[in-house]
Amino acid sequence: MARIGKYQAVKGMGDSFPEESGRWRALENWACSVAGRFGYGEIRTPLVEPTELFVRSIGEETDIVEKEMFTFPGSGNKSFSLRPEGTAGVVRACLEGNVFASNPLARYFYLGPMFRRERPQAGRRRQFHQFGAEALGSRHPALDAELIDLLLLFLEECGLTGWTLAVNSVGCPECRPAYRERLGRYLEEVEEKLCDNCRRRRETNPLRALDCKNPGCRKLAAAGPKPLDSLCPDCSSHLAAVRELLTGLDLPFSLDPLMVRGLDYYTSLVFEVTGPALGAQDAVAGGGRYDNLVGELGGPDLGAAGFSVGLERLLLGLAGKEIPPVPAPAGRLYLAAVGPESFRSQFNLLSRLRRRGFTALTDYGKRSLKAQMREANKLGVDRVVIRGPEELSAGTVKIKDMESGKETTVPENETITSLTRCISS
RNA sequence: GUGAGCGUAGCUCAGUUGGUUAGAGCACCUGGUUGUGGCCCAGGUGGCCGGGGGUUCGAGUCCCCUCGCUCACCCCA
Repeated sequence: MARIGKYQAVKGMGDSFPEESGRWRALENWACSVAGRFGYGEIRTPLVEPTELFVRSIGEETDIVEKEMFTFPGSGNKSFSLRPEGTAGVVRACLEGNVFASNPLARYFYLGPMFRRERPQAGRRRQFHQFGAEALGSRHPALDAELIDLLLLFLEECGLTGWTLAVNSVGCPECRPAYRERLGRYLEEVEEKLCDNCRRRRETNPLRALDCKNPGCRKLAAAGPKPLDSLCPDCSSHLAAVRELLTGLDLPFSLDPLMVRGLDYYTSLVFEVTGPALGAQDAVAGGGRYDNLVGELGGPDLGAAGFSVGLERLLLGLAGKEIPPVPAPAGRLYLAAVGPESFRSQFNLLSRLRRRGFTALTDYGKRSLKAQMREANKLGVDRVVIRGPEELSAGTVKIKDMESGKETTVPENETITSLTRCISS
């Protein structure tokens, strides 16, 4: 093509004109809508952070940090980098803003450009865009399930079909060292068959071998020890609990013992969504727990998890299909539960309500009904759906109108229609 | 780049001529009610007083340096 001007965009970074930017806006609208229904508010963090932040969080021996960051000197001997991913900045912001002081469970989503110096190809650019969600402050397995639910609902509502969800556990500081050693011994045995990179990292970061794209290494990894076989009781029961919750939500998934993430901060549960798009770049979204990252970066010891979606890849997966418009928001609800059995029912209802356009929130601690009502009030919801052992055995739920204070009891299977009716009237 | 002002709890701020263990309101958590919000009551978590150095028996308080924020100037539009 003839170049009219003198300059062209930097490699791997392009422009969007209205025909295309409209589709971007549509994705962004869906992201805001879905995240909002789950109680996630938008966070905006800088595109530039101290290089050290990424080195510490993503890991020194990762592809991203080793060779893909856009790094440049700042004043003094400072080093800055364009963000290659979103989580580190969000955690940094949460600590700097001390959000945990006034919000024990912080939930945020972000949208924006990320930067990695890779060879561009279909679904991979140097400036690419992500929608991500992070929840910090709980180790409850429902948080993992909630994030996956959010992610899948977003993908579905944008119109993506044919995706698959894989989950796995990569262990924690309790069980990973032992596994690392096992894997290290195995890799030593098969050393001469490994690619150069894996051979070099065999001692510094052996888990990277599981993630290697080299076909030879993949085969070796498949034959070797898996993180799954070395999980501690906590990681193991966490994985089981998340699997159970996903099943309870009717979300289809498979366990993939070889799936790991390319970032070192992940612990315990990890997940990945692959799309129908194209060969090697088929990962549309990925995420998992990072229970140690907050502490690692100098914050309190608290559980956290998140995911991010590659929007370029999502658009590829949508293959030019029209993106549906975002519906008007339905009402705001809070689901209160008493006891673990009713929580499971409420968690399922929560997901169904969000799929019907409701903003639906709940508490993942084992807090008293009083505390839950107090939170519901603080959140300013229209109605609270209460379900405890009493309702559970009667097959009903209680719906409380927070303005009038009136409570009505309705049969379980009429909950959604009843809520739809009373909110719209 | 120059100058001024301000840095005390998550937030807004007290803190005496330098004097024991640094306070209040709001926010957050728990309880008062073995299952019910706002109001109220009781209790609780939370501070390297921005950081470093100095003066002093003793520094949140005085001095110096440094970092950060705000404003003005300069510059740019």
